[in-house]
Amino acid sequence: MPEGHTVHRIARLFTELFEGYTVVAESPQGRFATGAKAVSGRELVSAIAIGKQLFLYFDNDLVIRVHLGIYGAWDVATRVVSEDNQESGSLESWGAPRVRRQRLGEKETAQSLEDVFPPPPIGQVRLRMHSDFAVADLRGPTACEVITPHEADQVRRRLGPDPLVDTGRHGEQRFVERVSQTRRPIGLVLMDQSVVSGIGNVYRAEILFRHQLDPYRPASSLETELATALWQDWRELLRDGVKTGVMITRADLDAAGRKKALRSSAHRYYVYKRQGQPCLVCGNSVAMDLMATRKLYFCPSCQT
DNA sequence: TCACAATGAACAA
DNA sequence: TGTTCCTTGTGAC
Repeated sequence: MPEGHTVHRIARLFTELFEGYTVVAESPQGRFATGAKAVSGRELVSAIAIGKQLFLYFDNDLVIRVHLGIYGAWDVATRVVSEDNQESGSLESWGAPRVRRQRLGEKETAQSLEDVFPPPPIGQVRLRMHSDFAVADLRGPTACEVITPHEADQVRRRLGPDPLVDTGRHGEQRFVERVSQTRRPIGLVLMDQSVVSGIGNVYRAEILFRHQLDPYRPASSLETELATALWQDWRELLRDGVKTGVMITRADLDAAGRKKALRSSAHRYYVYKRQGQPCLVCGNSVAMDLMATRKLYFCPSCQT
């Protein structure tokens, strides 16, 4: 759900569905009526994800910035016309956990699909974007605003490197340098979006475990090699998360285990939400602390 | 029907 | 460090 991998997938989906097309924007809920109107009828030029932020660039020099926060989500419905003129569609949620996942009009004729596309907005839809064959409904975002490209640049400058955006050595160097400059606990620093983009509570706990790293250790005490390894590990996890759509952080899974993990969150993590259960490596009890109001899961025996 | 949690972050003090 | 905002789903009652 909404850690960096989700937002990258959303940006890819938007690129595929809307880039180069004129889109209609509206705010069924009403709270974003003015903003939606500002871009409605314009062409989407590009959709870019940086960490947990999504930037939608339009051809009238305006940008919509979206941050899903802890429970924002996009519901995306598509309508596909095949060569034999059969229509089908799908409806999926991207973001916070949602159960709303179904097939629309499979094997239906065009006539009957008209009845289900576009589907009516469900719940508090802040922003609906649609073309002739795709609809995206945004619910519950922490941020949704229209800004100028210049303002978007300012936001982007505040953000730490994202391994899928800052792909060269420079991103890695920026991360390693920032880590070396603060004595704050590494468990806090990994969550700081101005240090590194896209890591949330799940990836934070799991990356720390994968490096047997004490969450309370001052960031500046990490060897350069270790900080570099954290960055590279985050890059690999993010790539995998974008590919599968799921955060699977256990390195000990075989093919069958990964398959299981794809289906059920119960098998995906070393420590996340496993407090009180035996550590998968040492067997001692997984712990849970509050760190700056967020739940921090770790194995006190392995992570020292 | 209600309390509560949830993969986030801005802001006040 | 604590409070507030955004919305939905679940589980206890």
